[in-house]
Amino acid sequence: MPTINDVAKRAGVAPITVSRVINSSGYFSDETRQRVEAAITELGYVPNRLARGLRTKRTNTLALVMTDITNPFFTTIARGVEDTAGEAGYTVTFCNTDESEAKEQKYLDLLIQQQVDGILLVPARSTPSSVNYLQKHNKPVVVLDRRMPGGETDVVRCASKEGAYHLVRLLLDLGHRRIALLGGPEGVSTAEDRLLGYIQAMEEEGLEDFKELVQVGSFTQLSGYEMAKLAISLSPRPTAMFAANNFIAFGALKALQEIGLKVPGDLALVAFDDLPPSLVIFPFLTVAAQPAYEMAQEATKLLLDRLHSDTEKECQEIVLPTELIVRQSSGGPIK
Amino acid sequence: MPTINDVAKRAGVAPITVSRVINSSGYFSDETRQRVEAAITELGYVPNRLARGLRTKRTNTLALVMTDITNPFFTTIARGVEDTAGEAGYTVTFCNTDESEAKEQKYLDLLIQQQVDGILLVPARSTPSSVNYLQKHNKPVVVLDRRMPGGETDVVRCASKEGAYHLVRLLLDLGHRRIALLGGPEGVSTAEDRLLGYIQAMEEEGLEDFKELVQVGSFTQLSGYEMAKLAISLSPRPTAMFAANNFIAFGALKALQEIGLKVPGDLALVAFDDLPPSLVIFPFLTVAAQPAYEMAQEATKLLLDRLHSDTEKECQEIVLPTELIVRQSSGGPIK
DNA sequence: CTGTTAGCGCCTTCAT
DNA sequence: ATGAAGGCGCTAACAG
Repeated sequence: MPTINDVAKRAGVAPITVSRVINSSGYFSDETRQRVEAAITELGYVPNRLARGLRTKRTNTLALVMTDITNPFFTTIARGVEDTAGEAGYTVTFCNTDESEAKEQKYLDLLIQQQVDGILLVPARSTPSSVNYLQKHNKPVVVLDRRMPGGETDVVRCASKEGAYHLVRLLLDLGHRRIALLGGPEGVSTAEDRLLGYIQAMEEEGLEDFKELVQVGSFTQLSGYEMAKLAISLSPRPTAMFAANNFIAFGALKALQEIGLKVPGDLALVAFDDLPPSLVIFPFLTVAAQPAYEMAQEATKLLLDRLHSDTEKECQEIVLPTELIVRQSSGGPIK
Repeated sequence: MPTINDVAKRAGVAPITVSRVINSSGYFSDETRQRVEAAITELGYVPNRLARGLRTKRTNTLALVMTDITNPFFTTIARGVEDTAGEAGYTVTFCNTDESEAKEQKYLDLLIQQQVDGILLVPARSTPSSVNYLQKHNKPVVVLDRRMPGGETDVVRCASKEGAYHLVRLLLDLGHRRIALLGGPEGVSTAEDRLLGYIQAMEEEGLEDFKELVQVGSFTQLSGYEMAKLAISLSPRPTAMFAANNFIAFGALKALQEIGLKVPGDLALVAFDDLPPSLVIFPFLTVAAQPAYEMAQEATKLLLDRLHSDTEKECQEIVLPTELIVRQSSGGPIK
């Protein structure tokens, strides 16, 4: 493969001149530009970004470390990051951690080795350790989707507590009192916030006995399935369920179908996260929808800002609202 | 950030010795290994892969160039590629072309610049130009999901024609004669193969007058919506539709719902591509399901094989079968 | 406007 | 078992 030197020789100039033409930096006459460009196309020259990055300490690469790109929420996030980064001339490396801290650590190391310019991180656990690790290595980070204790970093996330509150409030207003929470894992801020929103709504209504109605699981269909089965076995049976994310909701629906309980006839169901319209045949679930694409845009812009501004700015926390979308699964007033 | 030289000084050895320890290459005593490892952790040293890649000409990076990661089919592909590549110590860069040849070309150039070791390509158009371009730059390629004329490259894809044939055969066996094809774009092999499967089944049945029933669109929900509306306006109205992919099917369903036609009561519908179980609440569509994850695994393995074997092997074309999954949307026998 | 020199961090080659 | 020299391809810094 031809190098910048080959191009330089062919064009009868010094390598640095070729460099200037490629990068439109510094001065060069129109005539040299033409000679260089001719040489480039004749040789089929393609610049080597490794060498450039070694020299300039910049790679024009970002990374998105998330839990699972298979979840449409993160698929949309990924697309938003790629589009926004792409416009600015950056490529994106995607990593799935499956909520495992070990995998996350492994990927972060790899990304540092690869000299990515910055990282968008959906932390597996809401502890500052991974952010600290990145900052120790001078890697700009923006935390996405989840809160971070400490606040020494930029965060872009959704108002999970408020969204959860509105969903439960809706159920309460319909007359439900026994509302089960099919929750996410401990140590994950979105799961915790959705629990807090649930508690706030319940307590505001003067309900206290909801401890047995609250379940802790993981953000998977299987977990939703299992939690729903457990919730149904309580007596008196809950009249409504709040699923802490989309996968949990799907698992719960599967469990209810198996048992023969109709939604919303026998049981109301609301959930966090909407599906993109392109994936839904029958819009059915009442949800708190997160603006995933906008979150990704904001986070990427914030990260790019950090990369391009020389002055240190204050850390920001951008919290976007959720949208309550009422469909059939929440049903009508009961009793 | 510390370099290999800093580690070397601290450990009292030469840089090359540190290199040997890091890469477990060549000889070194157990004692030096310990001293080097100590120095590495004390300094928090992380090797620079740009420098390594510049020297070794290998980056341990692959790229997956596809049309749109938002499509669950490609999401699954992406996950399969990442998992398989990850096991072998490779990271993956993802690129969305949105079926645009210009975007594809832009990304391929970028990937060559970034010195990725190999590329998994879902070509926007089934012409050999992009593959030729990559081969000119000595970049190993495996074409994924779509055929390639010429056959100078490895291909991993599904038996689209056969899958389409079986779907249409199913409709014919149920008594349908007016079967509309809501097809994908010209120049894309999967779309063409599904058309061929349709034609084969129709002609085998002795049907000839299906020209007006065949539509050419794109693999999007909007296109499916539009094609369905057109198909319905034909007279006599088709009694069944075959959607060439999942998005087209969803668009068609939306159109039918708007018009007030019930599936399968008023009209049968079958489609290519299943959704992963985690995304489906009510399994409803009769489909030809593609083994996306396995396709990704096979393609990635093939690419890694090419990278690691010194001898040139024959090009392979791996064609995986689709699975016919009969659900409600295809309905029962008619007339 | 163009060129020279040097070095980014690492590993290949060859020597000891 | 370890090290010295050199260079991968590019650009920063300085010179002219």
